[in-house]
Amino acid sequence: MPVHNNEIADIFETLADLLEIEDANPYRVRAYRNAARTVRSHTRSMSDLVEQKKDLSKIPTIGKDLAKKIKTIVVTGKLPLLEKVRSRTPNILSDIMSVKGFGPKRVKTLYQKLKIQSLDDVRRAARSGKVRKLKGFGKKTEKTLLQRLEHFSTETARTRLITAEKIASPLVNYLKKSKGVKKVVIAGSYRRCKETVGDLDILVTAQKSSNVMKRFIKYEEVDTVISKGSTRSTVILRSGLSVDLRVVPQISYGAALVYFTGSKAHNIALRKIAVKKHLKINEYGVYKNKSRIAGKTEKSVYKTVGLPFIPPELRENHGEFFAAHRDGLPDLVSLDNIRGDLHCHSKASDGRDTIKKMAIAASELGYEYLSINDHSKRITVAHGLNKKRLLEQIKTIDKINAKLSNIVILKSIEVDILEDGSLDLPDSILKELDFTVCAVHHKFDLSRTKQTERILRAMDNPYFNILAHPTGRLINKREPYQIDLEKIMLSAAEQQCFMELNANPDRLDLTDDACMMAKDTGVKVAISTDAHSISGISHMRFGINQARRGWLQAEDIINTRSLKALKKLFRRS
DNA sequence: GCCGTTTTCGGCCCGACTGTTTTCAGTCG
Repeated sequence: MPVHNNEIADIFETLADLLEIEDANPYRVRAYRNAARTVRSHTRSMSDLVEQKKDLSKIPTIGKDLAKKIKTIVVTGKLPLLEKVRSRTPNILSDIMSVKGFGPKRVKTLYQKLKIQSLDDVRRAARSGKVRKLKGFGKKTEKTLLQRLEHFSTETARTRLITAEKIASPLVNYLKKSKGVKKVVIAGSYRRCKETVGDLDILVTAQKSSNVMKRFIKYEEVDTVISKGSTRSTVILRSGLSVDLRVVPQISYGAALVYFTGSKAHNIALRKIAVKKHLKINEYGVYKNKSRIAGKTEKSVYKTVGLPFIPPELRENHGEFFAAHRDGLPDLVSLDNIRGDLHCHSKASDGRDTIKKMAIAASELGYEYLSINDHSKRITVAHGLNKKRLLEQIKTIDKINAKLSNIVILKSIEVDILEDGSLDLPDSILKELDFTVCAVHHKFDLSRTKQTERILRAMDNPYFNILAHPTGRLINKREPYQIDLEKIMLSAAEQQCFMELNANPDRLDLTDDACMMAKDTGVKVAISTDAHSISGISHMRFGINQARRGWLQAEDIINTRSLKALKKLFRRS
């Protein structure tokens, strides 16, 4: 099995932790962390790039040395340097560093003075009062350490955007009622519309910060107050989600919003550009020498460094600065561009609502079309349709369509891709449909080669149109199955097939990076909700978020097209 | 360890809060 980008990133991150504990050059440490971030979020698999003999040092933050190290990891699965560092500084120290509040210096002291080798050792030392006696530590630090170790796990699941919305919305309303508050906005990865968020970053503008700070920590959902200052406070809510609140004066709103929206990598890059122009950017504004020259709006901040406004979804330092410089930022797709939904279920299989109810709900959203794609017969638990039942459904839809005036129901199916790459229903019935959505629902554990071949073979069927949820992943629940997505996309582009971006907040499959890959490979995307009830149809916005993060424009999305244009796209020649 | 319209050396984003010290190091975002 090829080495995954995440594994390479983990190696670099562990190495960075251990080197930091060893007091290595901080910029060298940073270089490993930057590389870890780059590799983790890179569209392409390093293994593939190595196999294709691509020059990895062309990738930003990856130089000659790191390119060589990536190659070593891909080929051998290991990095000799890490093995060497581990022999003098045990791996466990990297784990302790992921306890909040404990960085390289404290971990180093714990290791050197108390000879700790495991998390249990740390617990024992803290319980017996040995920690508080160390220089730089104290009673309070010891207590905090024990508390944090109690709830500690190295795998901290991130919160899905839809859950974060539900938690954030009442808190925002609560803060808006504080005296003297002008604006309350959620920044951070939430504003960048990442599929999951690690915490909530809320920015408030107010004349006096103390009122809103007081009110914030009194919020009934607050479980623990981590820190409380005059301009910044951090709490953990009972839901487990941590919230940072930052209060700035109105005049700093734009600069603070840029700062608090991130990403960190974007901010660093932006500030570097500013430094070159002899400017300084912080959360209060843009400064030339000592005088403040911008910062009230985000636009003004970008303008001082000669850039147009960059949409939050693009702020990942993934080429947005390069594009902005050349006036090449994409005109991102928006919800308004969507004319219909191409993947929905009805009561006939595992949906909860009737076809007619689904159609009416869609027309209320202003859609021109909605397709019904129930499961095919192999999915017995979902009461999947066989040929006979599908024929009946086609007739039913014809009847409903005859009565509906402002929306057209498209006849379709979510047909299973069987293990050998054949489809679960015969061509004789598939050809009666407007189009098909094809999906893998079983045998997730095939090898990468076999899984890829399975899908490629399915695509050879002339009635194959859209590959549904292409990797099968469920956020925080199920890893994607192993496939060569690029190969599949290249083939889809050539064969006039399409990739689904499943907008279900549990799936969001394609990922943002995969959307970029779709654009690069030239395959068009269908953003579909996979709604199993009328309420699911409103999840389209999550798909739009993801597509925007993937730099997609309306022209890259097939369900921004008119029905006539769409039907033409589905006729493979 | 990376990087370059100050290019092969000498820089590397910037500020807030906490706890332990007594002026600041460590950590975080």
